[in-house]
Amino acid sequence: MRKVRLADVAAVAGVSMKTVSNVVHDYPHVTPEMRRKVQQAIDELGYKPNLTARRLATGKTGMIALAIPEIDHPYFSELSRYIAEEASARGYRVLVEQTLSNPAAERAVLNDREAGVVDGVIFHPVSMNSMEVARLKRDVPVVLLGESTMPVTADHVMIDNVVAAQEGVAHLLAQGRRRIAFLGVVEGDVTGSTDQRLLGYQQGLVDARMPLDPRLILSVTDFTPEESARAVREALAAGLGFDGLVCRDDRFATGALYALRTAGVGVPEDVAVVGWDDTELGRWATPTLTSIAPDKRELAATALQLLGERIDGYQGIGRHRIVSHSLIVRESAPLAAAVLSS
Amino acid sequence: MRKVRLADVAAVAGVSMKTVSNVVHDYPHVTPEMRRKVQQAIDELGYKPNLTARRLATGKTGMIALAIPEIDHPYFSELSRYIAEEASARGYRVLVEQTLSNPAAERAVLNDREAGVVDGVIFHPVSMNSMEVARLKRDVPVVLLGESTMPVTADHVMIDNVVAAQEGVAHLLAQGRRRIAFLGVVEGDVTGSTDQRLLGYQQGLVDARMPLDPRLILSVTDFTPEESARAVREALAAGLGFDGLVCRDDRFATGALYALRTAGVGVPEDVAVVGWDDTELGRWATPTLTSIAPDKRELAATALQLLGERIDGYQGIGRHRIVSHSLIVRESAPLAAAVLSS
DNA sequence: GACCGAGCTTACAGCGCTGTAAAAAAACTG
DNA sequence: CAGTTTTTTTACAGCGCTGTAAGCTCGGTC
Repeated sequence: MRKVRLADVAAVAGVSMKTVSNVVHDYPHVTPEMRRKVQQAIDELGYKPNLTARRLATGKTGMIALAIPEIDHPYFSELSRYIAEEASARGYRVLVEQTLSNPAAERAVLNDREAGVVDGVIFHPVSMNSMEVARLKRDVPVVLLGESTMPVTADHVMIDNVVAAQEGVAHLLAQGRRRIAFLGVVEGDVTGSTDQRLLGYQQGLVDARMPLDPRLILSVTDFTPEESARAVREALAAGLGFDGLVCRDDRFATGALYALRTAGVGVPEDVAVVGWDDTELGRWATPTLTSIAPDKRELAATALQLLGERIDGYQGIGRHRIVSHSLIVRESAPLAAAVLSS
Repeated sequence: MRKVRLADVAAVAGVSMKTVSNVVHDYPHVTPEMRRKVQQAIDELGYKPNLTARRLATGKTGMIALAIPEIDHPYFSELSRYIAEEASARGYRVLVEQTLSNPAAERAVLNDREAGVVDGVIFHPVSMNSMEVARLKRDVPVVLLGESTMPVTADHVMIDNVVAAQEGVAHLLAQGRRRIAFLGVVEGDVTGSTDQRLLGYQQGLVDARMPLDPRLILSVTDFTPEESARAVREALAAGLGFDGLVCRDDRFATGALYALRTAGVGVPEDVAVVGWDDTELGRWATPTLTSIAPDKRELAATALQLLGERIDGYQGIGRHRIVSHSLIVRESAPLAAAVLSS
């Protein structure tokens, strides 16, 4: 059984192809009788428009790519969900491109070898710094996500990481914590993605006239809970005293909670922990994790808004949008009152 | 600056379009000199082949859709990752279609209104039963995932849920647990997706000549940790005694751990808990979660294998493949020896 | 040296749809 | 009712690429 084409429907209905096309698209100027005749032929033949052909003719694909490091990391999977929902609401489908933090894969996202796949790209780089991103000029509109500084030439959506980290630190200080550590700086991280958060952490301490102790900045070799657990375990073993911990993300916090628990350190009694991203991982951790929560829905909506404008032809300079965040207080770092009363 | 087309390259290189096409595709019978000339023209003009046009000409899109209920559920996001990797290894890109468990959205996956978007679909239905799936006949090849029974007409990949659940129960019995509960049957779940697991749970008890107590089967109203926590909390409040718990997935187990902890019930001392899916959520839970682990990589590889064969024209009857699973033992339900020694 | 076949290259007709411009039909108008 | 305007329908040229079949080269053969 051969594929049914627009021309077949036209032949059966005894009208031109264009009229069939008009019916398919609900074009207003079609007489009811025509519409009926055509619709009947469509139903009879089981006609389904071929999107590839439509795309070739119109030059629009109705698809956007979402390029993220790893889809199974809670922050990215939750973000994907919102992006998918927002995209769907705007009539786009989402092609997920997993870069696995691989520089070559990331470069390929911007420097793509082929055209006509998607109308735009939402890209969260991790292995490229701002200059590299700026250098690769791409034909298709791009909106960047992520914490690191991005070229002024490109659209970019993020939360105010410095302020958020300051708030995290302030929250711990308000509980009377005095030795607050930061976990973790990732070795070889070229994006400076953690820098903003680290900066905010330091700023938060300075604001409160607290000393900065470089030993309180824990570093890790990669982005895994295993590594963060290792870093915390070693810090404890080395006798590093701390009563508060701000983590660069919930996965790090999760590893930290594990290390603290197995070392017999109480959370929040001995150490209060603040995570970042407010993922499901933290919502059900033990203790449940206080976390800095980017407004993911707003992030997704903003990214799609900017991308949509670019797709529609906006040519201006890069827009940099800050979306809101909040501190979700849970057990790992409760409100001051809760600690006092315990 | 206009788009560069194959014809433009051909004109600059002074050859035919087809020769350029042959160079782009690394077709062997092209003389080195031609290849050089053409390549130079390609580089000079910055030519990028238009995939939409290629797709129209070849009739292949090189894309597959992955239709899952919710991308941010750990099991699905982890599965997505493997599917994406396997697909990428086979030269396919993945279009993620989130059905949100919505019957209309699921029906749309099979009954699609348009052609030429993807070459095949990997679909994990949750709101359709076997008969409905069978009824909707689709033009594009489909491979089904998921625990429920599926029509013999379609390809289907799953683990042996009955055996896996039996093993979970056996593991608990080996520790001396005698009152083992099952969490949870989802009200209004038409797929029977949980049925296999429940069946295995019952079979496991029967195998050991243990009594079946219907009160030990906890039901929930939806697929959230909140709901499972509620169900466990109420069971405890109602005085339901149990010392083992098999959960239909890690998210339920996560909610259960929370409810048990807040009720002061020790895990694993008082109740040993087995989850399902072996997600990151359980790997870092407190206590770390013993879980039934489908081999997700094998699942993804098998699904893509079957789908690839269908795309390549295989027309035979539905294949039903069982992929392997294992029980990952962690703290929430340790080995018998570990319990005895504690 | 005419002929042959293998190796390269080319011309061109689609793939299925939409945009444009023009034709045809219908609806007004005075 | 001829002339004008408006609405509806049509014909057809692309969109950019690939497959096919035919044409051209050129070294090897007898």
